[in-house]
Amino acid sequence: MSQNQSLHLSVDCVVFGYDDDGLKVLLINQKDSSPDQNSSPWSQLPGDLILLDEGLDQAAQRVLFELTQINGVYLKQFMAFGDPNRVKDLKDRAWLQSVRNLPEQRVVTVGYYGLVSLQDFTPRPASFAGGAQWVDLQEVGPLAFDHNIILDQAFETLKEQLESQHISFELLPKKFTLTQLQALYEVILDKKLDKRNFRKNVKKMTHVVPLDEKQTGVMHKPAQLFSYEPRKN
Amino acid sequence: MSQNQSLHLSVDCVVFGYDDDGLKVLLINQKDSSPDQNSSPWSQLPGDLILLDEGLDQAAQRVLFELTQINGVYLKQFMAFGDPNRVKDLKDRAWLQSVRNLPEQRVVTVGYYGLVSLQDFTPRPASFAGGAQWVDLQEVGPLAFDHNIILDQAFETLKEQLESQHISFELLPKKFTLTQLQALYEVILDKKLDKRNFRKNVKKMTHVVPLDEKQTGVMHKPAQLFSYEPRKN
DNA sequence: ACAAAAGTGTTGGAGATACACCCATGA
DNA sequence: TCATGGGTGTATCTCCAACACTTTTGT
Repeated sequence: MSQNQSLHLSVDCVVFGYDDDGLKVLLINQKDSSPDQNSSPWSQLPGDLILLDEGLDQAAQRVLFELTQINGVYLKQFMAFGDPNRVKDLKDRAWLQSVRNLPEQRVVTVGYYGLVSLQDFTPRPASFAGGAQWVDLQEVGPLAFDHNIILDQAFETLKEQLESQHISFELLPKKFTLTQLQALYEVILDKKLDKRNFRKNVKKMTHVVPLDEKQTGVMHKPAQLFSYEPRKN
Repeated sequence: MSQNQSLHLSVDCVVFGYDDDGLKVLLINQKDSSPDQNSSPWSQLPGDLILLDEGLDQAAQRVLFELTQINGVYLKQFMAFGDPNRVKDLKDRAWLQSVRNLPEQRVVTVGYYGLVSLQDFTPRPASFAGGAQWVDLQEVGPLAFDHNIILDQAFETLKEQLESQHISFELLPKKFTLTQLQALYEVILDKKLDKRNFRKNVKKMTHVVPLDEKQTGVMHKPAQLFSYEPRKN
């Protein structure tokens, strides 16, 4: 009835980052450990096999940290990807062969997505360990495995959950202006919003609180700063 | 870096069924293959390990059919459950021991939910092979493993997706009255709806089409019958 | 004084909600 | 003729979208 099967399970993390010039996603470069075989260094989402004694959420946190040094991000599971052929492409097998010893094994992956503020996290894109980099969402090329599909699916989920969950604030600095918040919404939803209507809506969000503080050093009327206070039920 | 690990992956199916007296879920009884050890026959969701060469969606269809003879149901993935201890409870290990030979192995499961019309499927609850049965949602007791959690999560997902996806119609007979449709919404959303307003909304749904047919055999004004025509894009 | 972004209210229309009576059938 | 659920329209309210000018700062 139930065969003695064995397969591998991984997590892949789609981490979105935001700064004033747009929405980025965190990618890593496959380190080409066998340079003679022309296995070109594809970009991919940070992901790896889970350990036998850790939970899925835990695994996502660990893997993300190991591969990118990013820690303590809110990561949310959005979907499992289990096509039997998802890692069977020639380019991907070559790379798996060079990194692991079981390239023929089937790998099912659980997708997580997360959000960080680039301002708070790393002042500027690059300068990461291990070849991690922020890539503008518009400029993401072909990725390893089925990672383009996973990325698209994560972005769809982000759009859907933008308003219902309180996730957008993860993408902003701790102190932000309403114009920044609006710009973020506009990037994710890909449409312009009306300033006055947007602010009316924000006023209803009790978890967005005005600070006794204003922008400084700008050559125009300084904006009120706000911060996000998660609801304490 | 990446250990040589091995774990098991299963699918679990939460199939909701609806008839005039409420919303049900499809459960199976564990066959107690070792009656001396007092491993009591817990109910559980239909689920089993996936095969190495099948996709997740495929596996869900196959497993559901093998365990309950139900075929061709729309099954949608909603979440993966990977707590390392999710099958480590004493009662569960005893049963796994009696059915498989690897009770210590970790099992991650991918949850699917689906919907069927009890009218169209089986006129009455019982009479299934292998101890499958429809249990009123209100009356579901403690299930094996973490299946209560999986069930709750599936029901949450159903509520959320009731209006956005066109899934409610799967729960109704092919020909249904507007009162039946409304009753279904009321059960799932757990609130009363206004009849006239509800019907106004249904009129806007172009995929709900009136038939040239009326209810018969009822001792009141016979209702117009409708059917669901999926949008042909 | 000028440039640049911040901040602020009102109105009209669409959509949601609340609500009560007559109708067709079988017994 | 009665009991039962089927079927229908209108008034009100709430929510959303559209829209333009004044304010504050730095240079």
